[in-house]
Amino acid sequence: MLRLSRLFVRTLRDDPADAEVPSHRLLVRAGYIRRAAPGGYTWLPLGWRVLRRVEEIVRREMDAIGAQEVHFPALLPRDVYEATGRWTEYGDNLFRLVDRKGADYLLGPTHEEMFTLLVKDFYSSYKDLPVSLYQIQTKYRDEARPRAGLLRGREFLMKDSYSFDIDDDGLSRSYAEHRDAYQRIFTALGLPYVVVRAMSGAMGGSMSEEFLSPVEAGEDTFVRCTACSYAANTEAVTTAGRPARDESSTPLTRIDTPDCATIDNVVGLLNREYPRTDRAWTSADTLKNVVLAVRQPDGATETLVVGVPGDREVDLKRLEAQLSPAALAPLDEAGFAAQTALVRGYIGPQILGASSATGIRYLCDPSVVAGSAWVTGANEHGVHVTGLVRGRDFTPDGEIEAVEVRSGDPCPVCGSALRIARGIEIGHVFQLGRKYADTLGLSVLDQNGRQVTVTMGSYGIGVSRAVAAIAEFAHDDLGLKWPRAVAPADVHVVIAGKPGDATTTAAESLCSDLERAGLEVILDDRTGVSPGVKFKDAELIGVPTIVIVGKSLADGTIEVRDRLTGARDNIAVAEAPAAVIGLCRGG
RNA sequence: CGGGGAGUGGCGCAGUUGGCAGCGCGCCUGCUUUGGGAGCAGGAGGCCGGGGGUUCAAGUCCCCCCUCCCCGACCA
Repeated sequence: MLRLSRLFVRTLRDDPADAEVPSHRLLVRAGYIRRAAPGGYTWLPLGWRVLRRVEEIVRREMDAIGAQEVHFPALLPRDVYEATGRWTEYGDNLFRLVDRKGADYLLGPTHEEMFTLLVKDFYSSYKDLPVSLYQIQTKYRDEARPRAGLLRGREFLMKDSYSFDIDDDGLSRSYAEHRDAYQRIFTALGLPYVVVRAMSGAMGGSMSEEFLSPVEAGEDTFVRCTACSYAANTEAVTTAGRPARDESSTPLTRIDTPDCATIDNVVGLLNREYPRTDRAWTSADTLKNVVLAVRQPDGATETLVVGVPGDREVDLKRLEAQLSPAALAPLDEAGFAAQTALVRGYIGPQILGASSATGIRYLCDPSVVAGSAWVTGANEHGVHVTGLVRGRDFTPDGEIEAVEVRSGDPCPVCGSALRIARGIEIGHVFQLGRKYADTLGLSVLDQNGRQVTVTMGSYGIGVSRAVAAIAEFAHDDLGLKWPRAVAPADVHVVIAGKPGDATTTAAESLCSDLERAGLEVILDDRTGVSPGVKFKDAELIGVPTIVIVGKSLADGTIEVRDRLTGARDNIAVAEAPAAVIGLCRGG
């Protein structure tokens, strides 16, 4: 039993000034965590209980799919990460340190290398596979900007698992098992989530999905269909196919547009001097051509122009995800100086294309559909063209998803409107493939005695982050409202009488009964603290069932409150233990 | 790394033209109180983020640095 008179906790009346998001504010205020370092938090008794309960649920479901728990050191030698190039590739986010002999170490940000090498050490036959291993470990990342308390720290608790299979089918099965287990875990945690398609990015591999919890404080943006189940990371979202148009009857016309280097200026001038009869010109009629510098990992660079409708912004992250592993940046001054054919503000695709005289590759967004006519630059100062038709007057080298996705864009699956939402990544399942196995030489002999490279999956859950994510949902103005599965206790009993009166003995007796039944109990046995304070603290701490032994005891009842629904009920003292046990077990 | 805000007791904050470092909450003692963050009285608790400078005198003015929060960049 946790007696509040002795429990190591201090609740705060005011929000801490450095906390902004609800989970951070309330977890500090209710005495669950306390900041100890930039991006590092001390888990106090209440918080530690919640964390362990989350951890247990994760462990239970991992064990249920046959994954086996191991535990690596957090402190790792450099050479292992050197082998995969991550000692340098991980960059500034890697915590590096040096021991007394001058040897380099790192604090593990994730443990692909260690798991791969461990399996390599033990296994050499296809008969040993498949196998899945996991650990629940403290991970370290030297985040440029830790923020939002537990949601993004530099030290955090993570469950990471890895599957090892002989072939792609096996990997698909292991992936599906993890994916299913993750759904069970987040459901058990009472944590709303959305599974979104993610880009596998530079890591190679194919299938990758993120489990996002749709909270405002989240740092990931994703889209979700308002009608069907489609959801995707904004980087991975694809747009619905659009029908081609036939606007080839539109004449191609040169118009003088002095000092019209911006789309707004061009549209304004068109409406003044070349008004349409059917409607006004808008920025959506213009073709915006954005010049980018593409740098391949080997250092090779290329100038690339991407065309999008003028009412849209280019989403560089989305583009970069598709061009990965190349890096993207807007072309700088020096770049423009070197590309004399490009007239800033007046760029048009007429002179572009890999096979054109300029040799500059030109891609356009799929929304620039075949046969559509556009207003765009004439590649001369002060001149634009209208009626530039794709397929007649220019032909791109290809299409690429380039525009910033907006709420209302059509879903690629069903065509209904997409909606943009914010979320926090609480899990990630990922078909890693053979990247690490190749590099680190993890292969086994197959049935025919041939060496086969093992294929891997990697699967992560942010355990400490999940605690914060739950708190993001499970709270109201008064405080936390933990789901039963993770609450620091089952019942919070408040003695709301005068010290030494009958309420104390009645409460103590009730608590013993509850404990004997296996419930975890918090008892507010503080003396000299007024009932109002105790009620506030109980609501702040957020245990799902609050029992008040106070003035109603005179009528032979105690009060049972449901912190989640706010329901209140008076129950006869004699029936109280059974009733409370029923609530806690049934809830 | 860029932009903005802020560092004063455990928490939240005030501190004027430079002149004895304050308030509320919390904490300790005593008395009163006991169903919605009680009252009275008396206490404890400070490297005013750090370093340098100006000055008779610096929380306050000047310079440098550090840290925290927010936005962006970055981010399994």
